[in-house]
Amino acid sequence: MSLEEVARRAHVSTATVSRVLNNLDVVKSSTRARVMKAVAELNYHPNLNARSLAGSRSRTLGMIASNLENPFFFDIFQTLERNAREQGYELLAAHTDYQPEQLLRSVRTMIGRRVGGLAVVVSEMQPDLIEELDRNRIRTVFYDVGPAMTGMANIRVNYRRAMEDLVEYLHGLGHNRLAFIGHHSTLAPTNERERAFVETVSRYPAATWRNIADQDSLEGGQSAARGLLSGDFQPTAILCVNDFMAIGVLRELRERGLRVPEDVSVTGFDNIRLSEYVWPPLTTADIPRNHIGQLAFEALVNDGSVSHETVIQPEVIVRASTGPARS
Amino acid sequence: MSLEEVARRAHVSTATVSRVLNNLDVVKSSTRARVMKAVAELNYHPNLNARSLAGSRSRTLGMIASNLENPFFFDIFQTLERNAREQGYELLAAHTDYQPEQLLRSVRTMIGRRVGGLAVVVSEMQPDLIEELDRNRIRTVFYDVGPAMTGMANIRVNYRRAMEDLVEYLHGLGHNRLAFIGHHSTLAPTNERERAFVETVSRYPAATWRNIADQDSLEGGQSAARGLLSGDFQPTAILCVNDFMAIGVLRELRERGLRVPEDVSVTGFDNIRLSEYVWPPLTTADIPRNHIGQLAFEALVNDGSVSHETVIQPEVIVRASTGPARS
DNA sequence: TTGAAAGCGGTACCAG
DNA sequence: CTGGTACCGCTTTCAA
Repeated sequence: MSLEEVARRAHVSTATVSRVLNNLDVVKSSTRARVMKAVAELNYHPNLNARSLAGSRSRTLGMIASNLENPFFFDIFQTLERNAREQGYELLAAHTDYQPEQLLRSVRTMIGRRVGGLAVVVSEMQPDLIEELDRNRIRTVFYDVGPAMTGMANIRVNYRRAMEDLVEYLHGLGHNRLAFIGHHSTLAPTNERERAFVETVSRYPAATWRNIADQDSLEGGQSAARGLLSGDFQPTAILCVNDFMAIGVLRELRERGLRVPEDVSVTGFDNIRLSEYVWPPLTTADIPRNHIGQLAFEALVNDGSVSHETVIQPEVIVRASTGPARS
Repeated sequence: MSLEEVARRAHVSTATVSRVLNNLDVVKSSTRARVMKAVAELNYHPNLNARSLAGSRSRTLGMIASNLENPFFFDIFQTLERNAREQGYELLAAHTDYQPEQLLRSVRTMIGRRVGGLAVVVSEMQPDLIEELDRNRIRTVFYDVGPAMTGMANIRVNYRRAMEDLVEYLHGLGHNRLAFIGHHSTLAPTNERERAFVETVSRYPAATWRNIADQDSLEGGQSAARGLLSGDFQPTAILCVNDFMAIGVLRELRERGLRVPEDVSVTGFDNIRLSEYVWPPLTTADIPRNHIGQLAFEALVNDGSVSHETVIQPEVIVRASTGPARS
């Protein structure tokens, strides 16, 4: 069933039906009513594919995330989705599992769908993909991995600062054997946390450290902790790249009979809701996902002036998973 | 950039380019090569909207879930998505937050996109929506809430049986003051768990019970537990409609200084991965999400013969969150 | 094996 | 304010 059937039933042209459906207020209210009636009676719903094929500006946005299973990404997705819905947009979501090849597919799908805007929240971006997005005139906002130069919008987080704070805080508590657990990903942002960790630790002559990486998942956190603790280096504090993995770390420590924080302190990153629900609740650095989702949305729909670079400052939150080092 | 440009560059018609792109093996291999070359050089990507508008069978599937934040739903989404991708389909996901009005929107979006198949994993289905899906010839598979009669596929879970097992197990442990924590949702499946709980408890003359509901979230679980425990009824065991909410319950108990399972036993449902990572790990009933995702996919793509009703039997898993009642 | 052309269901411009 | 109509980019007969 199509526009044409509705038009026939309402004794108007398809053009008029289209106008009514798009709220172009040029239509006489009596004909508008007639059309509405026909639409209702036929239970008509426009073909979205035809619409975006014919139309100019697209009413759908896209979001690509590395790992929607991690609540950090999911929270961003949710606020973006809510914003989109409230403003009459659809949101297409895709996740890449940190696989470059999946990223490629996702980007192409988004281009193929001619999304009106795309939020890229991944940690494995490749320059040629950015170029491809650019060539196809897709308005894009990047989280973390955006190129510094393009006219595309960028949202960044000052990981370095928060990570320094965390390390200093732990060092102040007497910790001198520190470990960092990261996850596999090709690029910058998580590495920035790792680099900040290494550099900060290196400032303390007495401090020693290790690092290790695994998948971004509960299992990955546990497995990394297992690998770490089965070696000769026994850390008194473990800093994790995010809360999600930290939860896996907590489990491994528990299963080894190590108490948190009496034997080992643990920190996460992101401040996902779960971080308050596990035991002990995690010391972490808050990254405001809602704010990020909001910013992303605005960058995509608020016309034109999109070439900001916004920087967000995470805030350290101390909870029960950290404490003084064993003497 | 369009088919036509590719056609021009390869000195063939758009029809031929289309054939090549769709792997119709009628094309002479030399021309095929020429076309491929042009495609590569132009870095051409088909317009998916045009494709689904023109084409017959759609290469995209849809999934509507109540709450993708709950890992239970997310896991189904993931296996469905993986299956889809591997077979060359796209997956459009939507979530309804248990809001009937959002469900309506989601269904319409899916119809509007003319998805080739739709998995509906919600607990708030309305008959008229089913009819609308039917009228629009959308091949659909329901989880839990499908109508018994239609030609549409159905995947069901025998909640009753597992809930009975859980109650009997706890009763055997000496628990006589039981509570059930559910979540708000209009319809059948979660109520089935609740009903099974009530009926089973009622068989034991000595047993008393309460029930309460809140949102399906960590906070909702905590808030329900708070409401429950601030009353006069002090349960020795709390059965939750799912693991996600149970995690919230654990937190509330902890904050009240109640030990699990020494003071209160807690059970979940679903066996999400998180249930093994929290402390104490949850006694729960396993629902095989992968299997469900798999079944859903098959129901949607495996031609025609889709009118099965598959029933899944959950399996109780005992972990540390349950123990003997205090004497 | 290939090309020409008729749609698919809308949108938007141009007349009236 | 409304209708006619030329596309949007691709698929799919029908002929050649």
